[in-house]
Amino acid sequence: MNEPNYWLMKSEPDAYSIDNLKNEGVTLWDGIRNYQARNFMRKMIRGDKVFFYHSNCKPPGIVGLMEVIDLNIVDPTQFDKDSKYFDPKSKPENPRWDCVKMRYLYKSNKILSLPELKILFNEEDLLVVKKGNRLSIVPVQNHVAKILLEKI
DNA sequence: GCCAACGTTGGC
DNA sequence: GCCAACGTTGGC
Repeated sequence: MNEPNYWLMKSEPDAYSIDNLKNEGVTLWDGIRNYQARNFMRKMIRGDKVFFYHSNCKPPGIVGLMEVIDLNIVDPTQFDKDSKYFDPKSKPENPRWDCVKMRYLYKSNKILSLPELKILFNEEDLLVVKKGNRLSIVPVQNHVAKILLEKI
């Protein structure tokens, strides 16, 4: 049995929050339109643990934990003309974007805010503390994950 | 609202 | 392939 990998995924709570996930239990993490973020998703395996990060809110920070339960799903929003994630360059015979399915695990009682994260970690340890970091999905090193799990 | 840090696009 | 212009993210 392999140890799980750890990741961090951002979402604006106005668009999709930890409470939405808690209510639904399971969600498709679609709408990713950044190649680097997509490629990280492709490296995920079932059982990987993911820290849920609320971005563009006050305060930004880690609010809970979820788990990867399904992989390599073609992102349906790329073919949906009514979706803000519609991609006219993506063809059904050769889809450009895919996504993973997530399951709710845990919501923290208290947000682990970005200022707190900046005190705990440097940029190499946790990419999300890097100034101007725009990646919506980043890997989390094991020793970092261990500390985060104690804090949330 | 400002701006830093990128990613993307398109002319050449 | 270079690079300037433009767009987006997201903290502050």
